[in-house]
Amino acid sequence: MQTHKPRITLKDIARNVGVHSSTVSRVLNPDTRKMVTKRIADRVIHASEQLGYRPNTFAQSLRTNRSYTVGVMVPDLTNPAFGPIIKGIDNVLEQSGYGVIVANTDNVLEKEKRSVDKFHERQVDGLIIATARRLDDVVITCLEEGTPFVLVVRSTIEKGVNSVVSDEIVGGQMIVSHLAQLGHKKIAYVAGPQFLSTGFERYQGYLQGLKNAGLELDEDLVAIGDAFTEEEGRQAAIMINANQKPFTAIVAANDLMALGCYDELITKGLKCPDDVSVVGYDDMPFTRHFNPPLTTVHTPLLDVGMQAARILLERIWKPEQPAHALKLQPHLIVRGSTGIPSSFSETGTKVTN
Amino acid sequence: MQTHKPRITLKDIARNVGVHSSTVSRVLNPDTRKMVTKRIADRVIHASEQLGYRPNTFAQSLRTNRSYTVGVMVPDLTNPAFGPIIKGIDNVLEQSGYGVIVANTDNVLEKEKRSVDKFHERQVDGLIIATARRLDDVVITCLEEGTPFVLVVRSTIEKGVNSVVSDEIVGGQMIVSHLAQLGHKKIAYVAGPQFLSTGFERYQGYLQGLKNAGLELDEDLVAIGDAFTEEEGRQAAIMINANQKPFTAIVAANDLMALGCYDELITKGLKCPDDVSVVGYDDMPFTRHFNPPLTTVHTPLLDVGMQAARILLERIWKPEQPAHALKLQPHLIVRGSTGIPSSFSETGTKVTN
DNA sequence: GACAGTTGTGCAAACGTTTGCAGCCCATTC
DNA sequence: GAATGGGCTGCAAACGTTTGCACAACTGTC
Repeated sequence: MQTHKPRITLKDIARNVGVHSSTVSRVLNPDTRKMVTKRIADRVIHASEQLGYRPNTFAQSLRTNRSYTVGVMVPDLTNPAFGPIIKGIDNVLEQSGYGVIVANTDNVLEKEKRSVDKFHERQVDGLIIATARRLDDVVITCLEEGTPFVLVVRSTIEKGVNSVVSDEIVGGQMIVSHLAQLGHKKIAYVAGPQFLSTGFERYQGYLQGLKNAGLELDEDLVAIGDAFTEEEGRQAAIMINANQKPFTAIVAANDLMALGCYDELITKGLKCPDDVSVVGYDDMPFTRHFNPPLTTVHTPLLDVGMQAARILLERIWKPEQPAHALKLQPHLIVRGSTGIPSSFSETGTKVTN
Repeated sequence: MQTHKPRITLKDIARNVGVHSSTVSRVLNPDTRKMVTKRIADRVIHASEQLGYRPNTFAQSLRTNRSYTVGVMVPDLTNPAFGPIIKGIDNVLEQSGYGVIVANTDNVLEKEKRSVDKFHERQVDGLIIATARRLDDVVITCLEEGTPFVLVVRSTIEKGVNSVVSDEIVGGQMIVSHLAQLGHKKIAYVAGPQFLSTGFERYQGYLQGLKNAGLELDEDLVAIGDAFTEEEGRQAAIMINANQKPFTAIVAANDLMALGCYDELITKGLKCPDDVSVVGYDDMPFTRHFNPPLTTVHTPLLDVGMQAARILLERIWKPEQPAHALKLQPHLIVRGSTGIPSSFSETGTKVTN
């Protein structure tokens, strides 16, 4: 029962066929198979299947210094946005025989360091990092050590780093443009952490969008959250409300924060979109089922994961190549949370195209 | 630049301190540290930190046959229910120095087999399986081979298997009881796949719940979906509608299928909960934000993951122990999608407690 | 038929640990 | 002071691969 069938090794096959284990190794390794006679190769393959041979990956890795494993660091597995990304990564990596080992860092720096250490110990062949801050020690370390890695979703200020992100600035602009077209003039902003590229660049996009639309920034209509969470979104919305300045729309730095805004609007007795429009960012799963369905910017999360994995494989195979910074085009999805501003119907102002 | 700092080994430390590498090994290994003099141990530790020693896990694993890695198989990473589970798993495993490698199987049998093969090749110390069918070859194989593993969320008909699941039958009963108390008599059921324990047992719970409430089963009000997806939920709802039998509530086998029901109700012009109540199962993230907020059964997903990880560790450490089948108590969460049945207000029938 | 070249196979070292065994030294005991 | 014993440390084998090198057996050429 507890007899864990004895592991069978190259030597076992060799003995069985009557050749040396190195020959068996060459047969079983695609790159070297051509070195050995077809007749012998066939017998080796037959025997290996017969005996149910499974290579010992530790021995392989010990010898070759390659683990066929990559590490993936995400800030929060509870956030539904990361599921699709990991799925995309797994999809392409497993096809190339790589394994994916994940680590959840809860956005805490210390855990990030520990994780990356753990990854190094396990000799991962590469890293996919979704936790990067705009300036990030971990990233710098990886850069120095020459570890192949690619950033997803969040980028850093460093140049020459592999990354797959959405064009956040354009996305931010699209949102404001959409609202301006509807006639909104007082547009509040619930920002994400400014030490994250997503938080920072989306805000920049908002600012640029205001400028494009000929609107002026009112700092009383901006609040910055400490994290991309529902609760922080709610707090930020509360702060903006506290400033007592009128506004007809509120754009949040991501979908979760937008949900927090929903909550605050409800407690203030305001209807969305009738009283104030809300828009999010990410188009995470099920946003269309929210109440009201959330207008947001879509990022193809599955693609992000797949592309990142592809780039990483390239870098693992030929490390000398220049970095590949991929910027995916975002895409505005208009749903029920945005509409004509309430002030519009009151004042009768024409929508200025 | 490309000079990947040379790996430093036990021998390097040994040379540096002036002892043998085996001594260094003993110092660095908590179990054997007490074998060596404190004086030497201190010097070894100092040197090891000084030089920045990192053990080579391959060599370790090769020697000890333990990988300090566990495999996690999930059916669909896009389903937000699995994020929290994996997070829970990672939380407890990483504290014990284990790594988590995940595989997404998309509910296809062939991928499951491939994944479990891959895990075996990588010599994982144990498996956490969220993909089990009620009778499942993969599980049987693991059982035979003596691989430590624990099922989560889904169980099999085999006995003596480690598992952490919610008590689906009780959950199903709670739902019907809730609806019956509100006065519902015609309660439709959108079932999940019956070859999955979740699909099967929740349906059994529904049947039992009807019996408890003194209601009769109407097979025209039951449809079975082929997968736990929004789309399958919608299709099932369509089929039930097609039967032209009146009903005032519809319970879905999980939250995703409930969302599909929402869609079908909308296209039929029915309001929830005014015309028909809907209830889901799982309480996945954000169900409270749906339109209307979904009444559902809560399963503590994070806990499921953590408990599963703990049980797995136990089994890895002492494999002889009897299996541990943990059944977590579900918990009904009443939100806006359930209410007094429309027929009630029409007919004026008293709610039969 | 000798020689160079090609092709296929075996040999053995190496990757970095862990661990049973042997042996040393020192303290304790009679 | 010799014998016993226990506490530390070194030695070397082993884990299962991969791979540079040597070598044997052919093939073809002059």
